[in-house]
Amino acid sequence: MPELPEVETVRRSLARELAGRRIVGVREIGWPRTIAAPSPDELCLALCNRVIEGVDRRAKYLLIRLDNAETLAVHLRMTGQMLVVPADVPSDKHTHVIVTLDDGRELRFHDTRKFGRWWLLNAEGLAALESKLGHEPLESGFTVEALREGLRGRRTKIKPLLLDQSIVAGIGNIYADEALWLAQIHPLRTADSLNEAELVALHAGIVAALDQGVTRRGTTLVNYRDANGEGGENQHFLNAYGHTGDPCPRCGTPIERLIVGQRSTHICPVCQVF
DNA sequence: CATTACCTGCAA
DNA sequence: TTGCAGGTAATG
Repeated sequence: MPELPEVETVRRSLARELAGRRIVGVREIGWPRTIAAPSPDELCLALCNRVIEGVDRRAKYLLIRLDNAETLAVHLRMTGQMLVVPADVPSDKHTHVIVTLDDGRELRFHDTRKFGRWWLLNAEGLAALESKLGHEPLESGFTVEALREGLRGRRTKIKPLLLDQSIVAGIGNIYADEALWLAQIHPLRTADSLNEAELVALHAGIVAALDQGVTRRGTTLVNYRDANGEGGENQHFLNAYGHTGDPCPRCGTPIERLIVGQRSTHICPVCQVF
């Protein structure tokens, strides 16, 4: 579910609610596999009485900074939600971790499909995570040159490469389709077949698609919510993703759906010629 | 490369 | 009942 714009929206809302809060304890871990490392017991001990200094994001990871130089890294995967609610709000069977805060509220991890994961990382663990991730596409280091370098020598299809987090970090299935539609590039084109103008257009398409997603506070198709339970609005502004059969907003040709790299993919067959 | 696994819910 | 879903890791 959540890609960069959704995770960034969660980050902003979480930061507002959590910055400066002290963790009283971990009240419940209903699905222990959520805690990837260390063990659930160790996590409870480590979080108790820690103060949350801030919430950052890297790629699709939320990074909750603690006052002992450790970081709670959270990946929402498909259906994860990080919700901050008063302790008396009832929780349902999909709430898998409950952290109690010093203001009478709780941080709750809600995750229908149970794919989301938490890791408690020290500086070394964070460095290991960082080493696997490519450019942050909304930061100044993500230039056309950086994209060209990331794709250099790759003879595989461009769409799976956009989903490869070690090249550009944070793009998922929705924004990959949107970026390619904006750039008017067919998802089956190989990276090494793109000319300079197409690379420039792809770079601009990635930035524009993600930037619009952040501005609209994310795309809520089904599950995505921010820390306050609010959905986003970007679902009303998608051009290609999920629009099979609808007219292309640019040329009117019906949007087509195909499978690329085992992922559902949406294109305008006229604007995005192979 | 592709396939399978991890999970649940929902629509066809 | 089957297939599909915004993600990723592991395995042929």
